[in-house]
Amino acid sequence: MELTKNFEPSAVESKWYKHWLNQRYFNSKPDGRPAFTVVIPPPNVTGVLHMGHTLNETVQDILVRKARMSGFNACWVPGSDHASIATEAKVVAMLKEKGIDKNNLTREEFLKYAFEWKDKYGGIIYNQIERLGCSVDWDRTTFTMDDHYYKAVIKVFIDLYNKGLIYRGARMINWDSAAKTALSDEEVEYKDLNGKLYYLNYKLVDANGIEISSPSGVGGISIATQRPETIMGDTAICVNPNDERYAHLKGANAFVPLINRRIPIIFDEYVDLEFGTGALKVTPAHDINDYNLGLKHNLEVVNTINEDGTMSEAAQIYIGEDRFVARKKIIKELEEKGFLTKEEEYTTRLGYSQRTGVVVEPRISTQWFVKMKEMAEPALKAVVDGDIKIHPGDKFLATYKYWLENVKDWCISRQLWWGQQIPAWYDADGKMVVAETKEEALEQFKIQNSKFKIEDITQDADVLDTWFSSWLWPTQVFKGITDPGNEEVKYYYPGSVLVTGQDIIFFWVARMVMAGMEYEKQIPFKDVYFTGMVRDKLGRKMSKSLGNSPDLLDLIDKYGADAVRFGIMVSSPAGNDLMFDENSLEQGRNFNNKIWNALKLIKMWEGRQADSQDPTINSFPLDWFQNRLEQVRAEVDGLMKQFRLSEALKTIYSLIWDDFCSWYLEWVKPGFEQTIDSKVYQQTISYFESLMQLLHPFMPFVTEEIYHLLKEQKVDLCIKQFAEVKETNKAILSQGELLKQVITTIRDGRNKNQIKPKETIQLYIETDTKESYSSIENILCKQVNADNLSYTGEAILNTIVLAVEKDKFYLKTDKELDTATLKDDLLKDLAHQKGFLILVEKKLGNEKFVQNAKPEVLAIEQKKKADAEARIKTIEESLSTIS
RNA sequence: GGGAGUUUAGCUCAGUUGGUUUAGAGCAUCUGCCUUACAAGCAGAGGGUCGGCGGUUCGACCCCGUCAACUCCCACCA
Repeated sequence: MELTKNFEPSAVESKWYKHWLNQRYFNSKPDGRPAFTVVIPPPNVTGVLHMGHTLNETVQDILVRKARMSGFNACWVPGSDHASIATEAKVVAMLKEKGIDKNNLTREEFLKYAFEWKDKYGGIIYNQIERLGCSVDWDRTTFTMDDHYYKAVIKVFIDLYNKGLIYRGARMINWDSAAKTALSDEEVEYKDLNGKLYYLNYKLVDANGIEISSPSGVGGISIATQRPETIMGDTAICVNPNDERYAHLKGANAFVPLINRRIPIIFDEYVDLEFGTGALKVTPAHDINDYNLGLKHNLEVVNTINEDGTMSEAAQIYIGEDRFVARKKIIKELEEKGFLTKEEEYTTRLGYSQRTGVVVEPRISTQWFVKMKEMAEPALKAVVDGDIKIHPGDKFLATYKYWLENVKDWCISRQLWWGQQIPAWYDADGKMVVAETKEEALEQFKIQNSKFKIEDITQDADVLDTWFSSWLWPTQVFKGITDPGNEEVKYYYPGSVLVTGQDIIFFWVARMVMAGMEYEKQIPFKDVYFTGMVRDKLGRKMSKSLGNSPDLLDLIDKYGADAVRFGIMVSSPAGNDLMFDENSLEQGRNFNNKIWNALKLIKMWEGRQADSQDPTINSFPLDWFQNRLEQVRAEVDGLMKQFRLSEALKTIYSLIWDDFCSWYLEWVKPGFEQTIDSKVYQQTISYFESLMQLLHPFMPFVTEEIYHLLKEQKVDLCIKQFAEVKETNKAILSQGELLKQVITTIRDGRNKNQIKPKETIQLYIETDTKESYSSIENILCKQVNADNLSYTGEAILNTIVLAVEKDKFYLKTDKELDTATLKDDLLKDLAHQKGFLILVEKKLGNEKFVQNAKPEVLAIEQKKKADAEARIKTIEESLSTIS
């Protein structure tokens, strides 16, 4: 069979993925094996997968494939998240482009469009997961708005309501005026901005209604604000009771500029004497702190901004104008009328909606909340006690702990249509019951009023926060909520490892633990592995506006899925942010080719085997590689248990490229058109198979392909079980290292003396341990292009002299030698060795060191000394033969 | 304002309870090679006073203190 020049991934990828699916390797059913369960963090159906997902899915696939090949019943559940606000916003925008206004649609009509959107983008996402080679069980694909899932969410809502953990109340919430919905605290992102602080003058009258002037004599009281458009909502002015400047204002009143409303002066220690003018305007409707102050002092709430961000009737002026437009106009008017006394540059932090990007407006409204304190306790305990282990290290433990210890109630209602509609029902008077269906609600209403009719009932228009559905993910993908205690959930729950981004530790991870403890009485997963954020190579976040977020399918088309997986993993140290650079994908592609070419080499030997007469010939490379392979396998197992996947991959990479290709294959490679020993050939194939198996979790396609091209196989690599790791023979391993070192040293000597690769040399070895060379003589000659090799007891004149440890090597050649360079190198080495010897001697001369150091440390130092001395002697002798 | 983390070669990072040769890898760089598997390659090489200062110790990249720079999270004083 003719093999192509380079590895060509695309046909191989689709062939094997189809095959794996047909064989149902990724499908899991409970059986006698231990389960290894992973639930995918369901991507939002808003768009396509980005590089963050790619990293995430790759990590999961590596862990799942490795488990599947290690005796576990691996089950990886795929799916997607309806992502209420984000998706609804996208659908609204899409409709707008088509000229359709959401407000002209019924709820049902809108949901039809939304489901069409979901089918389209969900499909794209699933296709990407497939192209990446992810070994997910497609039969288990779950969407957070599937019927059973919808039911689970409603069931949990009702259950928590009945337990008194869910309540409805008027609160100050974060309002997204573009999506016209409430946001949870976690959905607000803060950004630093340069703003202005405006100083306004409020007219004052004392308790008797007589105008008073401020200490500065300007008349009235000066107040600093960043939001002049909210002054119409002012219902008090607050000063610190310890502030002597304002002590005379007891019982006084102020007048709001422009609308001239009379408001009281109140006293509260909340006000900072140092900040601004020491006087604060209190606007309970538009600031969370003012709201709390208002509650305390029983102030009126005047809401001057509508839910779409325009000025309300209560504002009296600029009604209907956008809040930011109104601000400009109000500043102008304040200035013209003399209320504005000063403007100051000021840096402030503004909250933005994570979903729509607009400035969040604090707003009072009636919303649904989950009480968090009770649920937080077991969730905190599970992590603190170490039942759930967070990787890497304890980097995020403190964050997790702090959030749960200071957790606030969770606002779960969203004024949207896309999501699970809240199962609360109202009668015409606004009386409310919570029930799964309208019929059940009717029954409840009938208890109080037997004549109650179903037509009088309306359902709460709001839907639930997306995270109120995704927190059930680890259990409901196995129907754990709707069918508690079923066989599947018993077998697969708790999951083995959750792989996710550190940015959703509160949104999702902590809440899944809460839900898990509440409904399964058990943690949802044993390990949590946090991946870092994917940035571009300049360290910037990937974003559409910067255009630095590459398209996954383009990358797979260009480099192949294995190369993409390699590239993203190799540059992804555990837990750190990853600077994505296409360069590393190129490295992955080159790695594919390297393996491909090794296959080509071995294929050339296929018809050229012969049984060797000498059974000892070439046995060293076989023994050495066998041991090297086992050594690396043990190392990789250790690294993977610690979730150090990037290092595990680098270790395998080096084993294949350096040890296998550069050393082993060169050692066993027969000369041009010569035969190869059949035992060596068989062993080489077996090693190659083991290497492909070791690499398979990381790069599944190329490894499966090559595994089958090596020879006919009974089992696919995808499910081939790893053998036990064997003990290694240290002596053989270190002999291999010696051989490598001698070869490198001699090649370097040749290079420095400009001996062309084709020119042969004669090699003489002066050593006390001849036996350590006997089994590697042939390899040594071949690798340094020596005609012959002989041992000598003394220096050979007019040769290139080199030293490795205590042994000396003389390279004899017809070429005239550059003795000056040779001498320089030896002198450099000599100086280095002497410097080193001094350090060691100093250490050994130190009585305290000799007394305190452990015996083995002392022995090492003594060996260092002996070695250095021997080496110095060798170098000095060598020098004497040159000059 | 509170907390956490990072700082080692040009870049990205390892360095596992302080002693395995005066620190390792990949990429990048330089030199020499179109050697019948591979130029997307082969063979070599150079490059770091381990952020600064101080301390503990016989011995510090590693432990302690301090300063500096950067990153992230939390809080949100008008």
